[in-house]
Amino acid sequence: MLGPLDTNRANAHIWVVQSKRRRPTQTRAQETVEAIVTAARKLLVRGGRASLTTNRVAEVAGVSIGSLYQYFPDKDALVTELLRRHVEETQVLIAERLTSLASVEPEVAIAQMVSLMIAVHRHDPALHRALVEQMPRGMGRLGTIEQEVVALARAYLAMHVDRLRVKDLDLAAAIAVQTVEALTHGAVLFRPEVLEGEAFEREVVDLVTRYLVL
Amino acid sequence: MLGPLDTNRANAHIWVVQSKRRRPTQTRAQETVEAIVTAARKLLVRGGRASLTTNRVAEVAGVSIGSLYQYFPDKDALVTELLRRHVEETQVLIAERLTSLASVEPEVAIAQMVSLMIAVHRHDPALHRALVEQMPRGMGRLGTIEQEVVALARAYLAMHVDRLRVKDLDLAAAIAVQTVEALTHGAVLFRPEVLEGEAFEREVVDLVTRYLVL
Amino acid sequence: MLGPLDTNRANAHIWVVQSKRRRPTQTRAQETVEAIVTAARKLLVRGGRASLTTNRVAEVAGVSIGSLYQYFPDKDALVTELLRRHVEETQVLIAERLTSLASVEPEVAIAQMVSLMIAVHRHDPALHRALVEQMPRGMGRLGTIEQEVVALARAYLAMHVDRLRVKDLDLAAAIAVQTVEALTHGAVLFRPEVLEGEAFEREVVDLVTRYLVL
Amino acid sequence: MLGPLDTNRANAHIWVVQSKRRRPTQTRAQETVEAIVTAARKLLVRGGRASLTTNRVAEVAGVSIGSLYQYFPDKDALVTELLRRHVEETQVLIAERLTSLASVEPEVAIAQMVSLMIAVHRHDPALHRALVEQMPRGMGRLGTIEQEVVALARAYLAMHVDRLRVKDLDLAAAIAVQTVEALTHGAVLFRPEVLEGEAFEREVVDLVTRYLVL
DNA sequence: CATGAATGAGTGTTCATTCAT
DNA sequence: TATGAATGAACACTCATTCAT
Repeated sequence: MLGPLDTNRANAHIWVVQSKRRRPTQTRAQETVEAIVTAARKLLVRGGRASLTTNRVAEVAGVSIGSLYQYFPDKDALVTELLRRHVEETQVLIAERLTSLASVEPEVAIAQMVSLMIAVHRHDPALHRALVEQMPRGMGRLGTIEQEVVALARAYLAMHVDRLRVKDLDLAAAIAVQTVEALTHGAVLFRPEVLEGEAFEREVVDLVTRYLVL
Repeated sequence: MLGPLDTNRANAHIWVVQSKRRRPTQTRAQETVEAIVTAARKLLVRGGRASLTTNRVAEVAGVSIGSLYQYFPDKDALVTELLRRHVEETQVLIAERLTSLASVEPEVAIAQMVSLMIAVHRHDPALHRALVEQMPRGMGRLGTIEQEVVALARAYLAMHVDRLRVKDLDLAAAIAVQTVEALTHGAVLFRPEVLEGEAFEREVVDLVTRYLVL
Repeated sequence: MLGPLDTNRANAHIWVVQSKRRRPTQTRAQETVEAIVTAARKLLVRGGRASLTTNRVAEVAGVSIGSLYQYFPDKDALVTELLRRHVEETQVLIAERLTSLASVEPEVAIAQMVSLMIAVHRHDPALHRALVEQMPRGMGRLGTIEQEVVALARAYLAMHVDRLRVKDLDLAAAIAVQTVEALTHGAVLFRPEVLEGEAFEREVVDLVTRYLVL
Repeated sequence: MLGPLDTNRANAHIWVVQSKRRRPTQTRAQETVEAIVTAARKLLVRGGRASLTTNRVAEVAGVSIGSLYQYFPDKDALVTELLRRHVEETQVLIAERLTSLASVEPEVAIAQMVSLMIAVHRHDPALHRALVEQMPRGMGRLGTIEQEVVALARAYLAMHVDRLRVKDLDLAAAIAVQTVEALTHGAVLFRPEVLEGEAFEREVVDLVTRYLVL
């Protein structure tokens, strides 16, 4: 669960690493794809949805428009790939941090979840912001990550009911996760300086702990 | 504070009331503007950003495209007016509910604020959603409302420090308001059914109260 | 039957004639539409389907591409209009020639039909050719004219069975009309000089008469 | 006359027969060309002109686009080859049927010509239709077949003038052939069911016989 | 020779905006 | 002032063709 998806790209990367010469053309193509994705990311972050035009992406990538359409059937596929990668990277981040949380005490678990959420939002926040604010359809897909985290949280809560004051675990898990998500999201986007100190994180942990724990 | 801004429209309204006959042209112009704004709102809500084209707005408003540009220098001005009105209406809503909260106990004040936030999000949620999801630049302006509410909350907290467990009032106010906002926003947009029962509201009140109050 | 269709354009033309000043804007628009249609016709005739691009049509018409799309929802609509006008003009031609053929003897009727068919094909043969050869979908619509003529022929034959040697009137009518059509079509397109003399026409009349009449 | 043209392909065939091993490269090349032509034919028949793109042809042929351009300098050459083969096959068909018609009576000769024409049109009608309707420039080349048949017919007529009522043999031959061609063509394309019975064929024979023969 | 990645002129179409009437 | 015809830069996308590997 939450592990990185086994996608073509991931495999392709392995190929490249494994044998640089066995698929020389693939390498060339791979470079082109990377250039396109990178250019798209840059344009989306810098100029928002409006400046993300296929011709512009190709131009910035130093590639012909034809090449872009060789690898992405349409503009939407390009945005989807941007999204897919961001989600994948985020999931990797989560997976790395989520080892054996089950046996830990609620106070510690909550602290770790908050810390994780902050880490998640600190990963490429510019792209995250652009994706959330500029590509409304992207929110849906990003939402799946949140849903997964809610599921994890719910499972954890179920294992520690005796330490909790909340009764409706579904509702509590949803509220807790969304609260942490929203506060972190807002802090990263609009008040990044607040993340420097430890006050913010402590307050959020405090907020959630008081809500959940007896 | 939080009162409706002194806008053209507001003034225009006064004109209409003051002298129905003395400014017939103004009245006609006013009707035209109303028709345009109404058409724009309808199109944005129904078809999203994509269907909000100036020509279409003029057509639905039963007005020529030239007339639209008579009153709005460009498309952005039209969207801005939509936004301005939504913010204004929200502010009116808040102002109506916020009479004499100062002397009330924290538990009650918090309950009222949560209730207010829900009411705010329930006001024209379709337009709210369209504005938030489709017009990304609008989020900034909608954010001003939240800032005002944070200021109000901070002022209230300052008057009841002896009942509170939080020390950093700025941070606490920001966290409390944003939490309520995010939870309500999410509930209205994605899980409107959860607002029917009283469980959700109770939980949110509980969450905030435990965080703020001794 | 076979009369010109009552289309908007036809009416618009009347408007223009009736009152040049009552619809000045309409006149301007009408001129634009005419320029577009004329340019499209010219391009199709001269360069075939390949040179009939919307941008080129607009350019040749001395009009912006936007204007073209103001009056034709897409390229297909423009081609359809070309076709519609050609069919309409052809139908007018037929209607003018087809007065009281019923009471005439078969030999004379056949001669007149052949003569008519030649006249029909001589009307704008360049456009006819371009439409038939370059716009395959157009053949279907042009085919309706032939079907109408077959129906007329069949009705005529039914009124003169006693003078005929053919038994299956449906088949005979179809064969007679298609034969005349094909011979005329071929002559006009590939051997226009053969139409100068009267030999060709006489032979065709002879061919059909011998087939149909006792 | 009417024999298959001496084309590369025809010669290539001979090579293959002559020395299977001496020109292995040529054989490979031949297979590639066949694959390309076959793919092109399939695509043209199934999807019309629109789906006949060089890249698609190469893909369906299981060959790289570069290989396609190795054997065909441009797309037009490929279409021309399709056309050439179709014409060649048709000519073979005609040549096979046309042995010793000279000494036969007009009534029989006409019947055989009509039968031949139907057979010709029944040969790969899907490709024939696609070529005629979708590749307008092909009509000219297909026309050469008709011209050859006209020449044959004219030669036959010259040998039987005493049995004929027509005087201008050039005109009569052209008219007869074109009539049969058009009627058969129309029947095959638009009313294939009419070819099932014998009525159609009998009528056409009747039509032409009455026109030509005393 | 074969491959297939790369090219880019060109296509149909949209829409914010202008301006003559 | 109101109208709506006209504008044209810009967009997403296609496909015949080239050329380094």
